[in-house]
Amino acid sequence: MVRTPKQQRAKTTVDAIIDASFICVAKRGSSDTTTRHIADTAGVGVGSLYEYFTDKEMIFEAMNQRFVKEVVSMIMSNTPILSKKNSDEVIRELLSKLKEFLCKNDERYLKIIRQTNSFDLRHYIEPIEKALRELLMAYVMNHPEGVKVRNIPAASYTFIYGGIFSIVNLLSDPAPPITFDELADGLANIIGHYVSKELEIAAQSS
Amino acid sequence: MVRTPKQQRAKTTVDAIIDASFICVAKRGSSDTTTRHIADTAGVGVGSLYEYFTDKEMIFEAMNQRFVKEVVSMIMSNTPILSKKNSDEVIRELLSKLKEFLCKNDERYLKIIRQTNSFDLRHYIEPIEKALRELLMAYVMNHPEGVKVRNIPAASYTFIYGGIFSIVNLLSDPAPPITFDELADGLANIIGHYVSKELEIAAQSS
Amino acid sequence: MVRTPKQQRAKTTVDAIIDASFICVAKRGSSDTTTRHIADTAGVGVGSLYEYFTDKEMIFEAMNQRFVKEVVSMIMSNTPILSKKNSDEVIRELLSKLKEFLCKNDERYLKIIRQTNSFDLRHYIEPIEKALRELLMAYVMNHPEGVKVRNIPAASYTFIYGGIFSIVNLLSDPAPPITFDELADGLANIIGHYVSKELEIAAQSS
Amino acid sequence: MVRTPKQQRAKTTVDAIIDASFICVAKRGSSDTTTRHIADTAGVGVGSLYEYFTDKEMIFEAMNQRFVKEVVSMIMSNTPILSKKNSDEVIRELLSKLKEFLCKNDERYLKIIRQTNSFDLRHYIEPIEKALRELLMAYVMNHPEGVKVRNIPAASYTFIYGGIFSIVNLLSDPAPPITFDELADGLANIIGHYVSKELEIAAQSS
DNA sequence: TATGAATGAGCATTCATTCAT
DNA sequence: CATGAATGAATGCTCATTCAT
Repeated sequence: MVRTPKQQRAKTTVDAIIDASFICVAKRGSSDTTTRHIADTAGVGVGSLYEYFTDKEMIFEAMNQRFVKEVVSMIMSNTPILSKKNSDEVIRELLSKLKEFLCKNDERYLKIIRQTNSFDLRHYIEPIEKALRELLMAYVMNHPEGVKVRNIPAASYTFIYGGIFSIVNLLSDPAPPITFDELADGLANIIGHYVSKELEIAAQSS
Repeated sequence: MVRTPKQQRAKTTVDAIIDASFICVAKRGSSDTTTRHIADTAGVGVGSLYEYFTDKEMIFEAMNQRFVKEVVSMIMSNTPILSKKNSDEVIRELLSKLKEFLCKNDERYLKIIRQTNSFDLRHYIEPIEKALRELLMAYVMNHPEGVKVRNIPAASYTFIYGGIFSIVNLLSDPAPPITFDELADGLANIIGHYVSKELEIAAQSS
Repeated sequence: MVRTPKQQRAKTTVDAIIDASFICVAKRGSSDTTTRHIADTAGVGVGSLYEYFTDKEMIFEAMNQRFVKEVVSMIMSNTPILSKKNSDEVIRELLSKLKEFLCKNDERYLKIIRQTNSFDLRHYIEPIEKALRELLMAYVMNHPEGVKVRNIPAASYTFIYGGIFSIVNLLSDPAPPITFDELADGLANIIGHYVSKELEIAAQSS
Repeated sequence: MVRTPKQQRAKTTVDAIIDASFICVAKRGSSDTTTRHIADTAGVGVGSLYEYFTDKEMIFEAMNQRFVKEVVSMIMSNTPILSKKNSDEVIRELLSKLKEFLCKNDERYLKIIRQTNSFDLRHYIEPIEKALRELLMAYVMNHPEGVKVRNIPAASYTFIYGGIFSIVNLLSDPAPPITFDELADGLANIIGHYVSKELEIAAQSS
């Protein structure tokens, strides 16, 4: 029987279960995480899992949703400040915040991403993309010349997905060929060069 | 007991098993693929799986290795021609070949990538990266001015991983926000701008 | 997950499993007894076996331990009375008790011994040997002249192991060459003669 | 297809299979010995096993029969000499021969006995018992007074089975409480005392 | 509400046996 | 005759889910 948690106690239990799910998936991956693992980690009986979730899949769904919610809120809370910086700094600071976010709690979120396949991830990634687009929007508001960049959708798509994956991949690599800062500088450069070249082209054609 | 296939019959069986593995993993993902699925798809008895592979994991390993081998051979066979084109065309043609490769056999390889998590993928991706670096090297041989680009490792890391993931992600999206060609153009532009801007900088500082 | 049975229900289940194990091993021998046989006989699901035992081997272990515990308790409960009788009667009554014990429950224990190889048996036989030695000790306390028998360890070793095996063998024989009582008399005679001859020798040498 | 080996080559193969069976069972016990183990050890293909034996059980049967045959022939070849010695020496020398037999070939036969359960053993033990009875008979021919011993069947049953099991058990014990020689002396004493006491009784009653 | 004992469908793996070569 | 690739029934064990308490 799935219940909507109304009382405070129930709310706490639901949170404990989702937390436990994060911990277990980070440790073992989702397909090696059993309901018993989650229940034990949450400190509740297996039966209680089914009081609040229809099945194991729904626990992972809730976990992924909370993960996305936290990424989005991290981006949005930084948007006002970041959007006022120049493009180089935006990238570098955003990446630095992202790294910090992924690595907190003993790299819990990074481990989650590593264990998750891209197919699953895509179901949840849209709100993150939206938050990044809003950051981009806010940036353009503060840097009006940016509006002259052509083809923003395709470019931002590449930067966003490519950027996310490059970072996750680098942070996951036990012997990375380049440092995190080199990657951050590289990405900042790529985007910076792209924008400035586009602006040049816009200037020439006017 | 694991045997090295000596007879032709045995070789055929091994190939059938790996093929079946591709088909099943593409359809259901590896953790939902059972040995029975593979055996049925391959048209052999379950026991035969264990004549040539120690366990299920080893079948997936063989599958992944063949996958990587084919990607690498696709890249390498195109390297001589691609490396002589200019950068825009290189990117667009490489991406076009990649798309074609991923989508053949009813998108078999694309499906495989979607079902594979990045953690597993990283074990196998190194030879692909190497093939792409060799393409880059060959390109630079034919376009000597390219050598003036700073920080090639960080930039190529981003282009390679970011590019791969952007494409996989786009091809996997049932309602993609941009077309494949837009993405290809976008990527070509990004790289083109990056290179030309770097060359400008190199020219100014000399 | 192995649990220590706390609730009464759980205790009942554990006992049912061990009982079922006795029945199945008596019927088919341990290597032909499957977990499904045990579960069906116990009237529980296969999964329940693994709630209380790590694996099949542990069920057999528990069974053997209970078997030994019962033999030992049978011997010990008879020790006070037996040790006061004279040697002839001790043997005959002990063997009679043993026969009764082995044959109860449709010869369950006898069948178990028949199906068990000596290698396995040896792991569990030590407590039985100890109980028999204690009976011997108690006997000597009541018959102080017995202390003059030389080489008690070697003799008792032979009597104990030889006696056990002779009886098991005889009871297992569908067409035994001698009767149980003849064997019991024979053993009593052998031991009696041995003791009396040893006492004679002791008397002469003093 | 089961063939009766007529040619010399076939005879050799059959022997190799039985030898392999001894080696494998000694190493792993019969229930952990697979047909592949036997075939590999014998240096033949699995298929060849089924040229000469209907199934795995028949290989073990042949092995047990050869085992028994060798024990019997060992006893019979020693009967003429042993039967002329006095009772003490008969026992000690017989046990010594038995030990030597069981321990040769890296304790192969001893290991076989350890791995075999008494139920299986009983099927094959009868010829051994017979050989021992014949030794007893020969002994009595040379020591006519022995005929006065009462109840020879029961006594010899106990001595034979009890003796065999005591020895096997002792040789199998990694930390035996008594030495082999102590056991041999003990057995010799027990039998010696039994016989002499019986003769005394016979003398008195005449 | 919360629990955890019980369940049994489902899985990976083994191995005696067969039969085409 | 000899081989060994192929088979698939059978096994030990797992784990998501249920339900009596």
